[in-house]
Amino acid sequence: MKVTLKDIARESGYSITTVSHALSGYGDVNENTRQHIIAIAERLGYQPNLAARHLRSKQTKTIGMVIPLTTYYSDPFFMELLSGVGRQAAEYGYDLLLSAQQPGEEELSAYRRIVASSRIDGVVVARVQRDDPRITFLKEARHPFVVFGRSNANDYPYIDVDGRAGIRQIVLHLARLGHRRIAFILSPPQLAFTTLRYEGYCQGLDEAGLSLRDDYVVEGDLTRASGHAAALRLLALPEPPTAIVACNDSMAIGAMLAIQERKLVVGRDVAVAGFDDIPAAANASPPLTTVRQPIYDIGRQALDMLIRVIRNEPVENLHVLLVPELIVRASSGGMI
Amino acid sequence: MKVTLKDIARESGYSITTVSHALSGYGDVNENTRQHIIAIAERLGYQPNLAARHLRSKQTKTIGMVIPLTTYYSDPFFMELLSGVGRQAAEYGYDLLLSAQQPGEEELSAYRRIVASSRIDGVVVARVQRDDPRITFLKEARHPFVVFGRSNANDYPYIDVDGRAGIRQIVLHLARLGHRRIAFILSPPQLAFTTLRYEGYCQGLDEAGLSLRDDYVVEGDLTRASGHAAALRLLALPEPPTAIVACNDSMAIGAMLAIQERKLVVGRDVAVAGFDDIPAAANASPPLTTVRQPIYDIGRQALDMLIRVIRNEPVENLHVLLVPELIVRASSGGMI
DNA sequence: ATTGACATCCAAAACGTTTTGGATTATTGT
DNA sequence: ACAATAATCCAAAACGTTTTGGATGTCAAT
Repeated sequence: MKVTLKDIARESGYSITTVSHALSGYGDVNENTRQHIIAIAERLGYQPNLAARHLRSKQTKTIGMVIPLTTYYSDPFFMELLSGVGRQAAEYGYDLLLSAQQPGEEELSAYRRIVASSRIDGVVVARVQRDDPRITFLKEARHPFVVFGRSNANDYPYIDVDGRAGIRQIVLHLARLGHRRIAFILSPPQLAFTTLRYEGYCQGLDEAGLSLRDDYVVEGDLTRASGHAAALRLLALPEPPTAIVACNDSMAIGAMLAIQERKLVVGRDVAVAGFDDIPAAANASPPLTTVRQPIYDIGRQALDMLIRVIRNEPVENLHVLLVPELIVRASSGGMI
Repeated sequence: MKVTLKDIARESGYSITTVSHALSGYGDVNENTRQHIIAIAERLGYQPNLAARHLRSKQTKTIGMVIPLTTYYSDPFFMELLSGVGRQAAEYGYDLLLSAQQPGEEELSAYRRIVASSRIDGVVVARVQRDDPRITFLKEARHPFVVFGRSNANDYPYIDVDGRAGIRQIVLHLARLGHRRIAFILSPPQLAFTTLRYEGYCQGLDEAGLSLRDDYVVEGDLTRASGHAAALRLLALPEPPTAIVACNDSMAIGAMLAIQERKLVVGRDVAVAGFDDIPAAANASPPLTTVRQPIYDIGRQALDMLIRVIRNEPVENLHVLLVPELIVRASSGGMI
């Protein structure tokens, strides 16, 4: 049976109030009394009932994250982000509450449920959409949150990597290697970074003096399988591209597998590049050229920012935009 | 301001009790009254306060997992397991409470904290140790839990893959390819599966008519870096092994990197094999031979079992031991 | 007319903490 | 001696649900 303040009060001869004050560090308890009560609490193995505590004090020491349900295996982006957030939460003595939901209405319901029910003190939001309803809800609910990413409005705390600049760098890198036919695999258009990265693709082409071809822009859904399918479509064109850039590493890796299935050599026949620098990028065959966003570290920084927002402490910079870093690996190939 | 039953009671003209009964589906509320109350609750955006509900009903609809703090990036094993557990929890309308802790006493404290404070309904335990103090605590606390793995006692619900049989299969596979000098990279000895997999290694050698060499058994800590270091030590022996088997895929991948750094060819010069079949195994360069344990699916099965244990429903089989499946890939090489 | 069963509603207790607003005693200053 | 202050303790309220144990009115059987 769980030990309560009442049990300690009975055992110690003091009231529940005195016991609570002794264990909580109030200044109005005699030191000898306090030590006496602490010894009894430790002996009985007392742990405060957090539901009772949360009900009365309205704090949960819990951070919420709603992550998308995956089909077979985990989305490496979310797992990396989760690791960073989880690690930093531990530094502050916070736990993570995870809710896995189908994207869309079920995800929004989960936000309503765990926020409105005072289950968590703050939220980390990722994979921002244009006019993201989650962000709309959190602002209306005036609930502390921090976003990994940014969108059209941006009147909220966020950390992001400059995707536009990153993709632009990749396109220029491939152009410098002599590529003239550079294709692009888009993420879903409702995701905010799709626009940013697409703009980077257009800017890169423009600066390289290359024209934008509609048939070279194909949509995926961030999964490896969709990158695979997109690459097959690109390779089937009458004048297929000599380089493929994808909005994320998973689709880029899928594209590489498709290229290899067509008995082509990644790098030599078709150069490939992605975005994120998930661990699988370095381990891919061949290793993938990408733009590095330090997802784990961003997770940690997002959590730091969120704790400050929760505590109503001043935050030096509520809008952090990190400079992307181009990581050139074998999948770029050489000069053509 | 959060909407409570009191607000709905005031608005509807019924008591808090009637409102609670109407929203909770009690049979003693007139149907017209119920619909009237539900309409008001939806209009006001009511969400029950879960701290209050948990305090009174002593149920949280939350599963707990304590995961080890990682250094830089996520442990692929735990992330895969987390995905499986999280997905299945969502099917039952449960959330996951994660606490990231340093292994050892801090981890045990986290178990005490989240279990004794009635924060969760059940726990999934992984990476079982010999005489695992977490399992001892959970049994004493009579708190529902399920284990991915097994240990010496095993008087608790578990799901495991037969590691002994799996490693034995790998050793026989390598022996059949002509290998006579097969080394083994151990996981930490306090982990329960270390003994089982080591026994499989010994059995495989024995059945192949090969003798056990002490210098061919080196210890790692499940990380890629430790596999890398272990492989360097093995390669530096006067008579280095022609095959290296590791207790998990991460160490095996680390071993492959070390082999490649020594300008040797994995498969041709040194065969390598691991255990787990994490996604990186298939994507490694070369793709890694391994024993497949379907971590994601086990996560889902573990959660199914746990929900039944929580609900005091009968479980067909409280001890599930899955047959391992050898996945032969390029890292085995050919006949030598 | 009376009694028993049923439907539909409700007040207060309970859960286990924290907070509020004290009471009582001892000490210090005038 | 008395008043003011400080130290140390405590009862009850509060938080927001669910549960317990009813009250009241209606209907059917006798």
